[in-house]
Amino acid sequence: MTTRRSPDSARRSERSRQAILTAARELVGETGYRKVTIEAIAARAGVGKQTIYRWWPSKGAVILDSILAMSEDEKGEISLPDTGDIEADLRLVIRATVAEFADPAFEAPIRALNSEIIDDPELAATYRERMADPMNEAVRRRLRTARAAGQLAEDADLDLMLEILYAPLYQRWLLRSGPLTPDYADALVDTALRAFRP
Amino acid sequence: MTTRRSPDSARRSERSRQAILTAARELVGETGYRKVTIEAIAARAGVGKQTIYRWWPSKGAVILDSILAMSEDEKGEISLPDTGDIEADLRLVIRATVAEFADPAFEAPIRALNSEIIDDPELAATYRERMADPMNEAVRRRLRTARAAGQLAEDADLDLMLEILYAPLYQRWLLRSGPLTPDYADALVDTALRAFRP
Amino acid sequence: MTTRRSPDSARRSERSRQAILTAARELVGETGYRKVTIEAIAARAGVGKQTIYRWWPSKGAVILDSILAMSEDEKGEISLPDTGDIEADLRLVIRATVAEFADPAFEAPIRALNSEIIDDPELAATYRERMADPMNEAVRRRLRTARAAGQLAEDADLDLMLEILYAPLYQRWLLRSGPLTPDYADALVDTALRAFRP
Amino acid sequence: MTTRRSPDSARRSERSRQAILTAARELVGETGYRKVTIEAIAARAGVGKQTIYRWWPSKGAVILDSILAMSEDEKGEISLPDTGDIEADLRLVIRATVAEFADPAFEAPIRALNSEIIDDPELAATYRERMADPMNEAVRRRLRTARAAGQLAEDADLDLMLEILYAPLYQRWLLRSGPLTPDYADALVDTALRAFRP
DNA sequence: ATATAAACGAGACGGTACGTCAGGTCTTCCC
DNA sequence: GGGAAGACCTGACGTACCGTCTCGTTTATAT
Repeated sequence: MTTRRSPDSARRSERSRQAILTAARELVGETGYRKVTIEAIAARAGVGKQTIYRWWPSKGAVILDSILAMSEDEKGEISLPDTGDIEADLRLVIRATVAEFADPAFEAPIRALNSEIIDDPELAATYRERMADPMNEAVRRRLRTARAAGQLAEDADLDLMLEILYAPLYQRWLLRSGPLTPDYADALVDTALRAFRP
Repeated sequence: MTTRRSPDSARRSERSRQAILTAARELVGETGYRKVTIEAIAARAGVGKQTIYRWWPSKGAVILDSILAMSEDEKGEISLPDTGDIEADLRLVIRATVAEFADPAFEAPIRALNSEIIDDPELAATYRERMADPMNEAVRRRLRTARAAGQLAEDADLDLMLEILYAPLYQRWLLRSGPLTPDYADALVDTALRAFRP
Repeated sequence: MTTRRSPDSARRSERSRQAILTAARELVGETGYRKVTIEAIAARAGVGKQTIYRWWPSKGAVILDSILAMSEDEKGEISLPDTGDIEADLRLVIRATVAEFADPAFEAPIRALNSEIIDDPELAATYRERMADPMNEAVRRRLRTARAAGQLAEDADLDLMLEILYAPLYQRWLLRSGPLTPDYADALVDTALRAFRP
Repeated sequence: MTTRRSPDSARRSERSRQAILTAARELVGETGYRKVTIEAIAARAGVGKQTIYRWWPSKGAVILDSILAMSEDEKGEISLPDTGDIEADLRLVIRATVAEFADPAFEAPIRALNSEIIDDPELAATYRERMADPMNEAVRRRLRTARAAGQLAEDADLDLMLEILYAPLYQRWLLRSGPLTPDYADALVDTALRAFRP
């Protein structure tokens, strides 16, 4: 395989594709999601509108792709540290998540994405498959190890535990209902562990 | 005080105000939030567009108001049952919340609201003040009683407990990442109580 | 009779009437006819819109009145000089008319008036009665004297002669199709006299 | 040269252009100039408003164009009859002009045009170039021939004579200050010839 | 190496909705 | 009880984008 990206068509211009995704990402960052228009993306990318409509079904899809393109560069297989100490490991990863959400550079695009996802179930599914699930799976693997090691209750529902760990974080960020601090991350980890300890 | 609602102006037509809020609510239910337009609201309400722009700064504000108007009719002071059994009481309220979220009649407007709130911090604040906070305060009161009765740990962080109870619910609903069932409600209550038990 | 002006109603506020006419005249001068609005007139005059609509049927009528109010202050009975030399007398009056049209202070309101008159026959009639006819009658009287004195042909059609004298002037001004100079005034007089000499 | 009309752009849709001009002409005839709106023109023409705004700067310009389009279809080179008898030839053309002005079909659009021209000097210039001047030039040519043939004074100012012939006509029509009859046409010709005879 | 067919940039098109503005009517409150 | 103030409904304004649809013009195989 020569290119990482499956070519939707042999003819497709990689040049244009990249220009569009870059333009989309930049515009979301600059003007906020709501104000981004297909016309602006096309203009910034130096591309005809038709070229966007040819390959993406909606504005949301373009923006989702532009964010995925960014985050997929880094990944490969995500995996958590496993020091044997589940508390320490979780604190690390939840603190990192908190920091990421607090980063203004992530703010605009991710907020854009969520805005789009809310009333587009199809987009929501794509998002889950390509962004949330891989991350969740990595954490789930670590939790499984911990459970096997007797650090969590034998019957612990790991999916629920995942939700307990991440949902409050997500809600605070989305609704701006409270600050996202390392202390808060730690409190979440403590609470989750208390709920699911053996 | 003769009217519940503070008149933004003595001149303001209550008739028009009601017609606008009703039209907004109906249209959100019928066509989905994204497709609702100011023009359609004005037309349905038999009102000039200017009358909307005169009193509301944005489409989101109209819709928020229309939903608040609906939910504020019912309230007065919200309060939870207090049977002395915190687990039973919480199950009741969380199950009710799950049911409410699952009700298609609530689906459209609340989803609309959240969509708008995501990138309008001001709207988000209004929403918190007038919808979320009163509800949260009611639950917080019940939790306080339970803590005083020794059913929860003395140092239990009740705000965090609130988040643990509601955020996973909210996330599942918003991202459609899982089913909302009575069992799920019970699982959340169990987990929260386990985490914060004495 | 205490006031010069017939009171449309005993109740009518002369104060408001004057303020409205003044505001109208000023606004026409400042912003040009097309951009004058009833709202602006009301605001400038410190008057409710209704007070204008109560007493005038249209914007054109207000403006016609405002111009008439100005020009009727000065008049009484208009009459031309009669030196016995019809050529000299006509040159004087036509030159004066040319000068008046060339005066930028008259430009805006009169242009406004004509603009309104073109497609409002009723307004046109009022204008003729109260502005054009008195002026025409004055000139016609002088021409009659000249004809009686044998300075014009016995069968001269004085109404036609009036048109020959004034229409070219009016047309040049309205369509801006040529300069309005004293020489032009003289040329018109010469031509008219040549056409109607005995 | 295959088409008479210079294409403002190769892209421009001649279909839309024609539809707009036709709709404009019809609407002016039906509802009067003042009440014609861009929206109505667009709707009648089956065209987006933007397509009008893209190619014309103002409502007046569209309507001027729509009238010009009509009158330019017929012309080519205008020329007057030359029977050798200047009086007969002028009577013919002035009578024709009178008849044209009296024709209700011309009434609405031409009145509309003049209404717009009064306070839009730019439009007035365009009007002169494309409608008035060609007509005037044709008459001026005929007058020149007559002067060369000794039927008019050697020093006759032909531009002035043109004004004497047409301005009274125009004024009567515009201000509705008198009837437009063949007799009136003849009287104008007689007067003009008397003023400029050798 | 050349033909051919797609994808491309450009941008006009018919539309929808925007947010603003003025018109003319109706209502409220003050003097 | 007239008049200022101004909210109301109406409807046009001119603009921004939508998504579709040609236009030539690359560009990249497939002869």
